[in-house]
Amino acid sequence: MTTPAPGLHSHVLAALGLAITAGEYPPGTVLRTDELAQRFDVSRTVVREVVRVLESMRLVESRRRVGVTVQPTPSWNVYDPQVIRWRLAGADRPRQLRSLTVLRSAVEPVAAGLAALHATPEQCRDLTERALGMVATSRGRQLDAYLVHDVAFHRIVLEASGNEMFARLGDVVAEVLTGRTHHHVMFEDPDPAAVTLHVQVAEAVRERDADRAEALTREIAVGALRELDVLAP
Amino acid sequence: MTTPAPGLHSHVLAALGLAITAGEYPPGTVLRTDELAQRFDVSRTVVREVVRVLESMRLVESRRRVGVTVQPTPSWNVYDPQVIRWRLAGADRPRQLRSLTVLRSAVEPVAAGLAALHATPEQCRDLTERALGMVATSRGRQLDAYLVHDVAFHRIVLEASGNEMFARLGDVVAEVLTGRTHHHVMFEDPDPAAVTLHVQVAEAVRERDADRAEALTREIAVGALRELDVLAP
DNA sequence: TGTGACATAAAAGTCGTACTTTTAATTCCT
DNA sequence: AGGAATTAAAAGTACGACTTTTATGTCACA
Repeated sequence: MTTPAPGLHSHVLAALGLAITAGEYPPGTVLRTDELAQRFDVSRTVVREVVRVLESMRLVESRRRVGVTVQPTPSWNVYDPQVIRWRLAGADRPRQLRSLTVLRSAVEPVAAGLAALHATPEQCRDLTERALGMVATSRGRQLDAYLVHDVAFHRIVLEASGNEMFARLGDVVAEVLTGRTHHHVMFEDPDPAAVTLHVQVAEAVRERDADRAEALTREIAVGALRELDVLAP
Repeated sequence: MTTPAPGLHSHVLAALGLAITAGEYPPGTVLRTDELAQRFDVSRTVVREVVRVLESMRLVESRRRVGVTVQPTPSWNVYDPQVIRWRLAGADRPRQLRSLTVLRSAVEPVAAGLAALHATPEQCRDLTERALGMVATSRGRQLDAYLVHDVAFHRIVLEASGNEMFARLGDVVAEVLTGRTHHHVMFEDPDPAAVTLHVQVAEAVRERDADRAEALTREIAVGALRELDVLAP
């Protein structure tokens, strides 16, 4: 779940990134590198490297004679997978989950439509396989096994779309699905209707029916949003 | 356009980032920090900080006893505004422009639908104003003035959607619009149909007609894609 | 001849310190 | 009171020493 990644750098980065995204340091707070070095018991070198990374994520801004200033949320690089993970781990997971799900609802239908046009035979096969896997694990509290198939399914669709930007949302979708499963923003067993829809999407892609693939995926998205409304109002 | 940002760090970062995204160092290439320090005539400290940032963008990976390895394109953080800018400045601008436009075509219609539900009176006003601005500058080689209104228009829609992820795509859209204008992936004067559609979107948002706003924006997107097909095949 | 333990060295990682540069804030002069 | 000169705080940069990891080459043994 959490990136293990050894090394002092990663440790401090994770600690600071998490703290900032969690709102522990409100925007405008200034941190001084020396102070941070002391706090984490590392050299200033390490802190500086961390700050530079945080700066590239626009979580902070470093200015001479002032220090490292925490930036307001609107300037954060919210598409950075690292930032997404930190935020999902923190206090505003609900809001985060919602805005990411809305993003999915916009992107995935279009991606599915393109996938119907571009998917390779192998991708079609994998997709069907995953859909069947979802069916097989959709009953009897097998949420974890189900999740694996679900994530794989959506990854394949995004990948098969042939669009680089869509493909790179695979990780984001994985985070969302994992997050909502592990935090019970989901029914005990997956919605049977959703499972069926996945099977049908695989079918539509196999049959190169772009419009149907798009429409069906849109239904999945609508369902996910509704579920979110019910369980995390 | 290009971030000036003084300092040795920014300079080296821009140089390396640009070179890597331009494919000057093919994936698998290993760079050694000492060598880079020499090449750019800066201290290892600076190079290390740059490498750390590049690593957070997943353009490179640094491993002990090996060096700094350039990563394959699929692992890059292609949503990082910095990376987007570098790539748009480089050789594969066409491909880049296309995949970003497809992304827009997925996101903006949904954003417009939401904007119709959530836009403040002020945003409605600004939107209308921008649409009228587009009309006013749509004839007689005023592409630059037109661009300003166009960018502002789309920014407002994304912002007004109330969704953070959408809002943060404002910069990306700005880059795309600017890019295609400045590189003549566009007709000499804007497509009159597109201009009209913008006016109608503003109207739909003002009247809280989500479905219409979405449909109209989808038409704009389709138009943009078609234009791209014609001018950059 | 192959295989596994061992030694070697190359490169990144870390640290501490000294120095430079920018710039917010204070002081001081008119 | 206002503006110019001074000060000092913090980041930026550089350098050198040392540590740690680890790919690779070596050698002994089966």
